[in-house]
Amino acid sequence: MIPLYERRLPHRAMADLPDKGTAFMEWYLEVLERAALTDKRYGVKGMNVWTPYGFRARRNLDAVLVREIEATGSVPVEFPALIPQTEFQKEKEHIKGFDAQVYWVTKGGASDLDIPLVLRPTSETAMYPVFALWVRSHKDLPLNVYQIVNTFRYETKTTRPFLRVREIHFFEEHTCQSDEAAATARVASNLQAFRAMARALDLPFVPVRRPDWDKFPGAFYSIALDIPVGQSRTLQIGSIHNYRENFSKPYGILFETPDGQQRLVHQTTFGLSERLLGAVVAVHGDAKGVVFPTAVAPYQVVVVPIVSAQATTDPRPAARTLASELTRRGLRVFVDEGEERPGAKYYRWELRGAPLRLDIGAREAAQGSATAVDRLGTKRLLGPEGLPEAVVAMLGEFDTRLYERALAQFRAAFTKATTLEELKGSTTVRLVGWCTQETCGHAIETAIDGALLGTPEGEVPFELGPTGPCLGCGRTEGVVWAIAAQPL
RNA sequence: GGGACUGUGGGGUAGCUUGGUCCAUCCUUCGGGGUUCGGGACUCCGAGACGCCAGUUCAAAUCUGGCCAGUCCCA
Repeated sequence: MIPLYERRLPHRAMADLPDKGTAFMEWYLEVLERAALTDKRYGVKGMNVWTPYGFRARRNLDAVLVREIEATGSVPVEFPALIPQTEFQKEKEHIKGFDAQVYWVTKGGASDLDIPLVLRPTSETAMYPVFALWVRSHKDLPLNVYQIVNTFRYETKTTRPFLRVREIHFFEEHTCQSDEAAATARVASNLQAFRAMARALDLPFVPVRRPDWDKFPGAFYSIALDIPVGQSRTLQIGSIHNYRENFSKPYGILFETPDGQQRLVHQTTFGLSERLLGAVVAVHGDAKGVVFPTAVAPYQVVVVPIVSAQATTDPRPAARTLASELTRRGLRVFVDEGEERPGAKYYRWELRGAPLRLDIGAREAAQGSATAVDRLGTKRLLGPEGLPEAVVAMLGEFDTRLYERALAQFRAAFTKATTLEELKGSTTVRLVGWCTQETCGHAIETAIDGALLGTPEGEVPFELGPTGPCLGCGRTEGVVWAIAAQPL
């Protein structure tokens, strides 16, 4: 049986999508709607419904995050969604940064609460009072925990499905380390974990150390994970922060050292959200619709039996057999036995981003083979010998080519600029020389009408070469590469 | 926070200026029947809407007011 929600055709399925290159946001919104990844009709700004198809993609994404973070020794926890005002206000910078965008719970039934509760915008202030109880000894360290929960931020800007929402599907790791060296190492470890996550999604990215004026409220420093989208824009798809003792001091997270001293822990956090899913759509999608990497695809393989009244062989039993064989090998497979003609199914599964389609007509059914077509257009007759292995191999090739395509786009999105003039009306993300002074940073931001994202951190996917003079003041000493763009 | 605009079946729309020809147009979608099925099938039957509340009027999708929701621009 085919579940109802898998048969339902997207609306206006036959008109062309808006052009991704010139009308990126229109394209993006239209693709999400047609592929039925989200339902925006809920009626509360910034809060959308996860559809069965979108939810499956999200669950698969979460599985990647869980796999990679647990490989680094992090363990899952879950803290409450409500935070007492008294705890929320303990760290000054943090409260300043979030005060304007939190939801308050001020009533219980008909009576006012003595202490109002904050609906978590992030969980530092929920976790850290408890960390103070959990951490007593150096033997309790490091404490590496993560949770995947919904958080709430009263966004004032225009909300967009997956990219800017008020109810955020949030992955957050919080750690306590014994000293700054260990905290620095944890940041590096998070960055490594994210490299693995991004690679699983076939997404190239650049880690960027944010300038001081743009770091996370309460952080000592922040490393953002950025990708280019559209023409001159960027999207922050995650961040890693080192808090040093900024939170452990107000929350009293102390441990006893081997020689009997009480010391504050050094803390780090690592945050990701469904923006990653938005990034997958934004980066890989094309004129036909979504293209899912195999790691997150709700269905990695869609089998289309092509029935015909004339043919003597009914291909459906063969299609089902093949599907269950592939499922047994751990693949996510869907057999589309809907009433539509094959062409309609092809269009829809291309729109919805299935990496691989297997057509089984009378011909294939008779010989035990399958005609395979991947989402990037490679077509091949597989089997009958070693058919399941060939399917797995073709999915692997697909991911490789998807990554290569994304990497080529990524590199083309960055160009160097040597004067402030060049930044005006820029159609790409720009690499610029920067002396690290704030005034020059702001001059660059004004010129590009956007933000100075900061300096690339560690390994980056393009050649940087020697820096030129600072675009702000022209000095040549102490100049670093920085990225200037218009964040989405 | 300030300003502008928009609300018609599940989705997209026509009608609104100049109230009546509208038990509301077309496409898509949805339910049922039949013929089909290797790149968006055809046909027959059926279903489904004027954001909400007041007001003006013989008469309101259309005019007025309030509310709600959404979009865009500016801070």
